[in-house]
Amino acid sequence: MATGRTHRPATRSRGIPEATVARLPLYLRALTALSERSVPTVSSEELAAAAGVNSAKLRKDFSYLGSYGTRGVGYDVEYLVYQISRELGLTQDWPVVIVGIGNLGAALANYGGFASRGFRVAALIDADPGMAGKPVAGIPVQHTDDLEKIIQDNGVSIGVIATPAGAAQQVCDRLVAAGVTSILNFAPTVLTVPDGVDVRKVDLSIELQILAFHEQRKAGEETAAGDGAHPAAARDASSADQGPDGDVPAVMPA
Amino acid sequence: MATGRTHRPATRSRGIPEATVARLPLYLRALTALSERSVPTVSSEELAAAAGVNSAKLRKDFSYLGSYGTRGVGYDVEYLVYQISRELGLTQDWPVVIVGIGNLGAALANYGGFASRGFRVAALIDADPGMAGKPVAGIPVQHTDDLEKIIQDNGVSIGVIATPAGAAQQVCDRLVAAGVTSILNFAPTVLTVPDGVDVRKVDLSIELQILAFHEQRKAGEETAAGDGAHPAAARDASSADQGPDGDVPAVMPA
DNA sequence: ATGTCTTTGTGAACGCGTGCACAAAGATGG
DNA sequence: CCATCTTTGTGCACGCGTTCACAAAGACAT
Repeated sequence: MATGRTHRPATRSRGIPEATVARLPLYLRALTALSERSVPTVSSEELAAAAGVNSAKLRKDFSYLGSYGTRGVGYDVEYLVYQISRELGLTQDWPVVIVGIGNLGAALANYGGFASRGFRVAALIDADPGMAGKPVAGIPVQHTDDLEKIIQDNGVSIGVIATPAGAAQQVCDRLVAAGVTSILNFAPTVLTVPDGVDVRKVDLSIELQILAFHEQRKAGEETAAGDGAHPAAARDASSADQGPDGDVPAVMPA
Repeated sequence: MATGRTHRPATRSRGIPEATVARLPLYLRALTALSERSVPTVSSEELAAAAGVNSAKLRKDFSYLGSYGTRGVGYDVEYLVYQISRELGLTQDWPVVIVGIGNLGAALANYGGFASRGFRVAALIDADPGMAGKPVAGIPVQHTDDLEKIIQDNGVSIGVIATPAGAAQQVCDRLVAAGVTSILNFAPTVLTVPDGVDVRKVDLSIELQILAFHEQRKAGEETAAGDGAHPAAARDASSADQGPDGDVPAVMPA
């Protein structure tokens, strides 16, 4: 593997930090917006502001991908879009199945964010026989009985679970047995999966509870006045200015 | 320019680590399930298994709340449910507004997880005049014009944004100006908010992209070892995969 | 070519989160 | 009451992620 003086440092060896991977989609989105505005290059400072992160962090993140910047100039937008897309595996098409076509599942099926980047809704699956054949977002819903066949026929490796909590683990087991190795779980349950299967969870209730914690803490800190009502935040919120989005100062949310 | 960041130790008073706060809802859910089964006590080992975390981590998490366990026995389920609920601020009722009643907003309005734990959907708000008055999940949709009045009349401090990306920042600004200090953002945009306002984001597209990254990595590792261990991974669509190191024939900055 | 200026890439320090391992504490049985 | 057993609570070490600060690298002007 001795390539002599390679242009590329060995940082590429193995393993981009997980925290970096989680931010790459954020950078990609900001870069795509710049690309659509035909911006040729961008500095780490500008891009970091657009993505809402620290510029040093952004540079370090990119350093794991390779040296794709030009000192004194910045990053080539188009080139970086391609590199990040490739790193994330978005240059190929990922067929996805959504299981559980209730309110949430239907909303996900209609969500435009899927098709926009490499993801394609291959099938919608629901346990209700009455749903079978009924089109949602232009795709006919299929019955759970055919889950394994659908997975295999379409080569699906990513599954989205939007079922009630009680059915989630069972659906998960069937998905995994059929060959799915990545699961995005919207059901409020802890899924147990074998090694080699990735699970990410999106839990609305948990997010709200975390917000409530901070909200309570904020309310508790202002105990100077024994208010009986809710403090309607009469703080110095001078942020109502909504100019045309030029260069906004980056405020880093905690 | 001196940085305006005065090193304020306000949040460091008696802070529970953020990572712990994020897990408390998980524990609470597991404990609630035990409570419904009338289980009187639970050990850290059992509860950790139910929540899908390490038992040492769970004990350390609880140690930030206080010594609520009994050595040799475990934790009293009911008592712990109450303590965590109180810590998270769930013993009070949090009115929540949902802005943007499209597919996702409607799904959120119908989501049972809100009402189940201290959260109450106080209002649904949409910019479409045609939606006004139309009931969704039993709640009539109100127009954006009345946003400020709705917030203040109901003492809302938590807002959920489910609008298209283009409208999110504007809605966010109005929410914050009206007194909202916690925002759950479903729009694929980076929100800029003043200090003191918490923002949590839920981004389906980002989650999928993170899964795709790991999926690609898993697929790439298979080529090294000729295993074929994956049952239904006969799919080999990515025949044109350049090596992870390949210089691609793309635009290269001069 | 040379100097200056801008911006990247990264070494190093620091803080946070995690998990081990064990002493302390209390229950339980004799 | 004492011994033993179970389980908590936590000190400690380690690794990851973040941030600072700066040298290196290249663009650009002269």
